[in-house]
Amino acid sequence: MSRSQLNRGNSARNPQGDDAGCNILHIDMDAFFALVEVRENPSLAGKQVIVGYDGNRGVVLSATYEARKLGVHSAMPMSRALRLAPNAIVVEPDHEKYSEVSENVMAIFESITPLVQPLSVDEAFLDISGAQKLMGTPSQIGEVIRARVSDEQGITCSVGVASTMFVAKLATNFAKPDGLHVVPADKVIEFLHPLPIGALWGVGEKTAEQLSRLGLVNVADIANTPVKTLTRVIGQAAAEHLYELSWGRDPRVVTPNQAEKSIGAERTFESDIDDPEEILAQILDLSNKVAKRLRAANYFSRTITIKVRFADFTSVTRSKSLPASTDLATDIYATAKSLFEAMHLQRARIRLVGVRATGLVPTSESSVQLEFSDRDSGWREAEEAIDQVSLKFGNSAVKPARLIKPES
DNA sequence: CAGAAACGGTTATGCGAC
DNA sequence: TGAAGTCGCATAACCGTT
Repeated sequence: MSRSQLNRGNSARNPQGDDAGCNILHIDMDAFFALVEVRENPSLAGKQVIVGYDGNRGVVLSATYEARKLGVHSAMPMSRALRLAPNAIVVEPDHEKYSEVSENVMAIFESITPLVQPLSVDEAFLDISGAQKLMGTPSQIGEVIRARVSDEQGITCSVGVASTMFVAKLATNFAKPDGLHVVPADKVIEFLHPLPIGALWGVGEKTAEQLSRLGLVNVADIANTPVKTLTRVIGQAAAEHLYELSWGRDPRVVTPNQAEKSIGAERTFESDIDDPEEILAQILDLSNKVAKRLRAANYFSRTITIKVRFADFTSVTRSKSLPASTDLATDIYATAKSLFEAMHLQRARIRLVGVRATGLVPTSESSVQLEFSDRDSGWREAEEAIDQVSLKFGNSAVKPARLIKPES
């Protein structure tokens, strides 16, 4: 299908074809997880496919357009999705596979320009200011990328073309699925102003509710409201930010190589747990996961945060900064355990726990490494050995004794 | 010299995005 | 009407220092 697209896009969805000065591309995979699964198993093509965690507490991670037609969308509880689409085929997610496809797609982008800023596994901004002499107009470059992703990776994507990151991202919504949409530089305001306020980056359910109480419905309403008035309901930072966006002004530039700020892991149980020993076993497992990822990414962490979500869906966090940064599960678990115990819960019913490491310092920049060799007394060697075994035999080969269920 | 005020770090919460 | 898992950012309160 991709060949015919080369002739489409710009002409079909942007009759003006005026993409001068539109140096930013926003590229978003269509129904990413679901279409990767369709690619892996072509018998799913054209069917209602839902990717999501099985079990009673899962949500939809991705769904094909056939399923979306019935009202299914991501983050929807699986139970509801299956009522809407009782005949849908549910596929368990395979995140490793998606990461792999993601890397391949990002590599295509980077063959166009080094100015690639991934937003998530399935999304990226490109600044193509420097690529146009060689490769053509923004729309042409967009269509080349779409064709290559389709030919080489067997999935489709959509492209938004504009002069700012923010507008390019909104343009992508108009391109979906499997298309390209240009917002010419001199048409930004007329594109933006009719949109609902929820279209603005950072305006979710709560903020939209606040703003609509002021009678603000469209982006134009924001644009015509004094910043002072906006500040009263959403605070100064957000007010100034939104006002600027409403006039199409976005100071951000495409920034590759964004360093991670935190690494964490959390788990929702199949049913609520009130046994502290079981919770601690889970926290230990999560601590191991986080430590492993810290070491793989060459980071130390200075602050550990735990999160507990109760049966009624309220949640709390507790955090503690360490005297010295670490990438060892022993340290992370000891900290997480003390945080949990300090909550003094009386057999509360818990549905989720999480462990997160923040205050990340690249290993190479850490000045405290020498102190560690005195202190960590063999734990480092032990945990690095576990990393090696996991590499060879897979992550499930090594796990804490308390998580191994007795056979029989 | 005592006390304010500014400041930076820490802790906790909430919102939003994909 | 049942709600995952991973992240970033803003805000606010508090605390110890200067």
